Amino acid sequence: MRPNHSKVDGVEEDWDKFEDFETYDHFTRDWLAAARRILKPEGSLWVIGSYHNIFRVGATLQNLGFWILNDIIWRKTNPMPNFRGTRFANAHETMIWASRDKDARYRFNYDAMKALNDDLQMRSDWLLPICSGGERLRDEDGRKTHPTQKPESLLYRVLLSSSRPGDTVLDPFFGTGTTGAVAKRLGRNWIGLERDDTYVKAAQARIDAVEEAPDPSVLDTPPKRSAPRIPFGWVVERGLLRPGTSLFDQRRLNRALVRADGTLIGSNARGDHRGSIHQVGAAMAGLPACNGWTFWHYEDGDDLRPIDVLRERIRSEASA
Amino acid sequence: MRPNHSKVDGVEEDWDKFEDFETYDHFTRDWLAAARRILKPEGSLWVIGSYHNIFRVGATLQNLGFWILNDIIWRKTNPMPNFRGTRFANAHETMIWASRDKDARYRFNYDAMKALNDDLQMRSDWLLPICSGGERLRDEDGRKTHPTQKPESLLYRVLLSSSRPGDTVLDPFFGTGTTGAVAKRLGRNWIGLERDDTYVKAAQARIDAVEEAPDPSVLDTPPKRSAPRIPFGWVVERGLLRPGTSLFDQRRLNRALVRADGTLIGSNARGDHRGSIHQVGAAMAGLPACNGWTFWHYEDGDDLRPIDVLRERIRSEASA
DNA sequence: CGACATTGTGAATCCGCAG
DNA sequence: CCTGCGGATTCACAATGTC
Repeated sequence: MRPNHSKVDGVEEDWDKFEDFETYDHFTRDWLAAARRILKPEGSLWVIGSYHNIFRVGATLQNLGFWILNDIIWRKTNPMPNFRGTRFANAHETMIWASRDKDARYRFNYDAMKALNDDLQMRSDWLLPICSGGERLRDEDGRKTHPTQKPESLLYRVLLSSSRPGDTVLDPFFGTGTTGAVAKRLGRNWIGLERDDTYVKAAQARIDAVEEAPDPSVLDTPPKRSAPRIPFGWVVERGLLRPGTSLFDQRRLNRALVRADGTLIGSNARGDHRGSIHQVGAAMAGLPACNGWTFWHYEDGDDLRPIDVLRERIRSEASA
Repeated sequence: MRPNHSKVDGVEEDWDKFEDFETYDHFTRDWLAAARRILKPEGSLWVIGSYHNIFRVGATLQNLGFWILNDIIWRKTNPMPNFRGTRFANAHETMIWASRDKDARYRFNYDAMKALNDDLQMRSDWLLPICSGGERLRDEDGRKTHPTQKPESLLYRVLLSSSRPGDTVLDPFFGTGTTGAVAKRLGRNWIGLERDDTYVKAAQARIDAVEEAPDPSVLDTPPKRSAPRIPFGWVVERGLLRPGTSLFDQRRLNRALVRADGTLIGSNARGDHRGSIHQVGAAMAGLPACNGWTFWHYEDGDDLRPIDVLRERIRSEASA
């Protein structure tokens, strides 16, 4: 009961009840093993829970060979308070993101996540409101269709981070189809499993009403590293730097000459250095490795500019 | 390696390594069972971990009969980034708070937690900086004494929430004694178990010095950013004002003492006054309301400084 | 001495293609 | 499946250095 003696409409469904830990662990192990069997190598698994169950789920995941990539905290802007003053307000839920195994090459749209976060790397804590208002599905009498409907914003971030348009997303506990609605919106294919007919009907109507993006290309947010690779030699070939030009590190401590084939010649106290732009930078700086594109600069008047801007000029043409 | 090719000084200690899940599960079960055997009925257990281990710990807790009360998310203001752009930045750790069993009448200082949070119920996600600066223990060569030293502010909130002065706190993985230092500061008794002699020596010296801790530098005023709410209790929790400190109005007509939960005790001709910083200021000034942040001042040598400068220090971190 | 710029660092299961 | 190697990758804060 709330302090004003109104009743809290909590979760009272049969699907949320289990005999004991052992029964729940068996159930969890079964569905996770089945999911793992069909998970594509580049796919990954997301599961959400609260402190009541998420620790058992996480341990079972690990026992099955899944490799945990992150645990993600959904911080609720508007959680239900603790009415009795007996604990901390339970203001979050925990998601686990895992790949099939340790060496799986899972998808992660790093740059899309960074862009979504004002060009700062996305963190493991996500602040999002619970599902309410017009988004919350209700029957004719105003009763909520599903007791734990998730906000679409949560699934948006999940799907955008770890899948690409045309991928297929499976949600084995589909409920009222939040996963399907967002998948359709983002141009992902989806499969939903649900045994409650009321939920299925609500999900179908809801997803039918979702409009797909008119231009599918806006949904594709590939990682930058799949952008066309621009070898340094192209910069010379295209005349953006001439053979014989001097390159410097940012503080003018190292200097090297550009050769016609895009290799460099540098010399300093450590000796002479010839080779690729990366090799010479690393050798002259005394480092095991070096990204020449960020290390070397060219003179523009009295200023030094990173050579990377030259690569971007070629890349913008290449992708056009 | 970081992008600039410097090396990350990660955790490489033997005590952090286990053969396999089974070995770790046995270890976990053993110490948790031992802790549960001696846990007082009104006591509770706190354990912290990351996604690598916390799910196994939580499941083991439940299997042993512990009753989980909350999982608490320590959100770091300044986590280490993900340098390779392969995952979400791992910006939090998870704590589990549990009583001995389902029906235990555990301690919970609900009002202290609420007071610490500016009269809003404390949530399950806590935003606190990692341990750095002067608080971080280092050897003569500047190397950190312990790879995973926790911030005192984190333990402050833990101990203040679920124990009382005179209670005894046991930390079976004492490290450099953050638990002991905060326990001493808060008038709790403590027992620390630690097998590494270097850690023990550092902890002993640290705790011996707790009372003589010099007043933290309060003079810098970092830039004002968009204004997240900073409850007054956080200033106490973070050690910027110690419990027992006297506060004054600008003309020293009123005086009040700071309590451990951020509430004040004041007394004047109108009588005794206890409550939040706002309530006590209003009562003592004979006003209907009062902004404690502008009303109260603290002594810095012979000068009085408004306590608001302390809030600004925390705000600059919280806006992250 | 203050303002501003540069450098260092923190619990991290942290690459991927070609040969 | 293994090896070699090109080249892509960081946020907040404290400490130190410079003007």
